[in-house]
Amino acid sequence: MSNVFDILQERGFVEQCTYPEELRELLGKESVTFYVGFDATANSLTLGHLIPIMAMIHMQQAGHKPIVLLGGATTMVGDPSGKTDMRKMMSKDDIAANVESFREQFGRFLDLDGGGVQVVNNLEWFADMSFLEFVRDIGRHFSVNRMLAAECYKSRLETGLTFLEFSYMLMQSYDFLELFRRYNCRLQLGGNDQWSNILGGYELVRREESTPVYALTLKLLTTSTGKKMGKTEAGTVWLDPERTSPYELFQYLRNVDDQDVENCLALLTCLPMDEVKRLGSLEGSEINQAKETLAYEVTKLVHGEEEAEKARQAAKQLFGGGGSSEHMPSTTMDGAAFAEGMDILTLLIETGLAGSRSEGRRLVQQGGVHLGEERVADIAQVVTLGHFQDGELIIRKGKKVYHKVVLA
RNA sequence: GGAGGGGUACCCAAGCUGGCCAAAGGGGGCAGACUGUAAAUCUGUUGGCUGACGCCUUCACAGGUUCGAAUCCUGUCCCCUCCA
Repeated sequence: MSNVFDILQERGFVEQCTYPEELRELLGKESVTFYVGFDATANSLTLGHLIPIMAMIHMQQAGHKPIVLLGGATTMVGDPSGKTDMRKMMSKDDIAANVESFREQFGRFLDLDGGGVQVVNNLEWFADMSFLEFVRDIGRHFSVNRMLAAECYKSRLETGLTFLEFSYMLMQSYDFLELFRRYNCRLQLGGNDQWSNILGGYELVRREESTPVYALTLKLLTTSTGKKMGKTEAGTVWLDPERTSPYELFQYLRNVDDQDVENCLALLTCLPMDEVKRLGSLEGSEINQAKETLAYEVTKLVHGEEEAEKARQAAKQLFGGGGSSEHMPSTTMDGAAFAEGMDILTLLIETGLAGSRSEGRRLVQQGGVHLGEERVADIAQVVTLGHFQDGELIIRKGKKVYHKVVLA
């Protein structure tokens, strides 16, 4: 059986690592408890979170023990790493609610009950900790000089950094120590933007406990050109189906750049590497197969096989050739509204395809709106019941945005 | 607390010797062409209402001066830099 370290490396997860040979050896010979921390800054995980989650899955399959650390306490402070502005302070209630949402979502990927996965909230140890105790025991190990030199604070030193946020690193470092003491946690994984924070914990544990522990950072979800992935015009790509529908998730992945397909397949799916490489090396329009596989696999992982299948069917019908689809965003409207005809601009607004009449007018004038297969040529176009087929009408904006109007 | 600089549309950023400013330029977005539901490129567009002329609301906030203000004056709030 191959070493997980090699697996992670082969799939492109590994960005930075302390003592890689030593860690590899350790992972090869015993079951290691490790953790990944997640701050509950929103009520849903995002596509980007899938990378550490996949890493945990690979680790777990290799017999290691994951701890999911939910940052009930750290979220109250806010990680300044790599941020240009201070985060808005979040209320305790919001954070607590987010932590619960996270917990539930993790349940979909990791077997929380039977699988030996621990889910811990760092509020457990921070809630009642005294400031004095913390600065004396933990704070004394940290050199402000060194912290300020860390890359992650660079931009903040220009725009301003509060003490609140500056403390974040110490808190995250302490998490590692606490998890080491409680669960003999020996390794922390995290996104590469967490390198400084993770090293903080790594050094703290080594110093306080004189035991070697390890730090390993994972690739962030970026395009080959270095841009962050998982963001669209509409915002973040969420794993919560209420926020990003399975179809939208599918489409997002279906549309990744050619250059990024292989990387995404390796990181976000469990397909064997030779298959990943085969798909990634397809040329020309062939590579669409790879994209479809990527979209399907990830949607399946996140929302289940049934939803993935539906999303795939929906995409097929829409892009494969006309046809209506039941899995399309839709608006239900009263047939009476069309009895005398509704002008196209009003309809665009009602369906949310345009934000204002001006925007709708622009879309039509630029030839971006279709009713069924017909391009709308005139902004005075009136939509009547005659446009509907079987009580449905498909409106298309641009090339990829479909919306169905259903008569009530 | 003292001195100075600044707040302009989604973001960055001009304008700030008053009218030619719905406000340059860039980025981003949207649409079109080309394509493979890709990238790159090119074109158009990007406050609201209007078929259009045009009208209305916007340049931190509240007032004021003017025929007329993003541009001048007063007050308020917020941010930054230097000094303490």
